[in-house]
Amino acid sequence: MQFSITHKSEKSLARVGVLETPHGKIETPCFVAVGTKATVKALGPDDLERVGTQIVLANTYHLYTSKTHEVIKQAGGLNNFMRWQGITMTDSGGFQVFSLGFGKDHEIGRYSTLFPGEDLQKMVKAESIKESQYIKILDEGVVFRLPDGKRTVLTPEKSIEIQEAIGADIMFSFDECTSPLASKEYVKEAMGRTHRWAERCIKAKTRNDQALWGIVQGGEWNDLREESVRTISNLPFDGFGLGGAMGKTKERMFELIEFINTRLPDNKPRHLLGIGYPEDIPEIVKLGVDTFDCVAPTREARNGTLYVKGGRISIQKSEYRQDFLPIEEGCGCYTCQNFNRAYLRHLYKEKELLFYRLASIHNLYFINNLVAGIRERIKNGEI
RNA sequence: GCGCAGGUGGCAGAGUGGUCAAUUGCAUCGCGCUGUAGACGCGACGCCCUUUGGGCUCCGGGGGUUCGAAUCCCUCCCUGCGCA
Repeated sequence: MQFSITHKSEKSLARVGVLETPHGKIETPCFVAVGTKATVKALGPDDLERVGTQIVLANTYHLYTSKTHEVIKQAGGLNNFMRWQGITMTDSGGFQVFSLGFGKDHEIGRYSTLFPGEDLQKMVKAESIKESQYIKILDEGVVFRLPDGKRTVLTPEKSIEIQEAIGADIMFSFDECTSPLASKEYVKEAMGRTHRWAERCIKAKTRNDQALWGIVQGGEWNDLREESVRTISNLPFDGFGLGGAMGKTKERMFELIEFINTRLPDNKPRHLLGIGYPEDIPEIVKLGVDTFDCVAPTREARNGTLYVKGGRISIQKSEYRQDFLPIEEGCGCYTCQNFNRAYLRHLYKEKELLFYRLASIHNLYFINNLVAGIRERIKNGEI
């Protein structure tokens, strides 16, 4: 993997770069479509291409619990398996340490309910939970107790082994993603673990055609983030991920991203893990983020929320019942070129499968188009 | 015309003397989804009032029994099935 910066903004931390991997090169900043189980839900590779997607992120945990990583290895790697020609990444399973652990105990998403204002009851409840009832986090690794009763164990070594079997262009080191409700004391402890795991991931890596990016943790505390950046950037990673909880307001999240990015080495790519509402994208790019993934465009699409300039529409609303305009006039996506809101609303209400595809096509196109525009504006010195 | 079964909120369908403004599903409406346990979740859904609260109206129509009826009785209307 190679990364080179081709344009650097004088107005912000934004930059345009070229990321080159065995499966092609792309220009950054770039949105990464989430394809957890080796598919971007509802879409085929041809759809992804038409929508302008360049990178897809699959997930170690999900492909491991179904033992699909073995099949993928036999198939000659993720690209062959899912018939995708572009770049691929795999998340390490570190996020599931949160989403299937304290995320459930705390009854909270990584951000969701925090932005509108802190929920005191949840915070009080979270403080009383010292150990997750769903997973066991040890220095050695993590034991997941699945909803179906199966046990899954993930260690840094195991995560790398699985990620090498999957064979994506870019792997992430196994980390512990912490809850936004975790105490500083706990986050510090978890961060130390993530650092030790990072070293073990590097040692465990055997293939040299795959890149490995390290993940910065430390929650919402500057001193912890600083320490994490120092530790992770001193290890021989090919790039970095910004992970974990990023404070309880958006302003704080932006501050933290800036804090971290101004301290990471300039010449390596930075991936903001899991963030990507359309309204936030211009900001995170200005703060020096090169790649970022987010389930929102595809999940919201499936749930009937479609992106338009300046916001989003809920296609279920009765006002669209006889609305024969496209989702957004002037949109160049396949969906808007061919179908109108009335039809999409009909498909949604009837839970017709075509809806999920058409909606996902639109939202991904919207995001990719947005990011492409931002790249041009960085090149033109506007950002 | 006779026999049997039944008429409950937009629909389907529970309840069968008080804890019923009435289970549940669908529909409707609103809200939410940020490294995907998510083609999903939460809420509202008779009317009115600012509430975890209060008031009014309510289970085909009318009348009755009872302290109290969606629930029991009488009567009328309507629907389905069977027989003429």
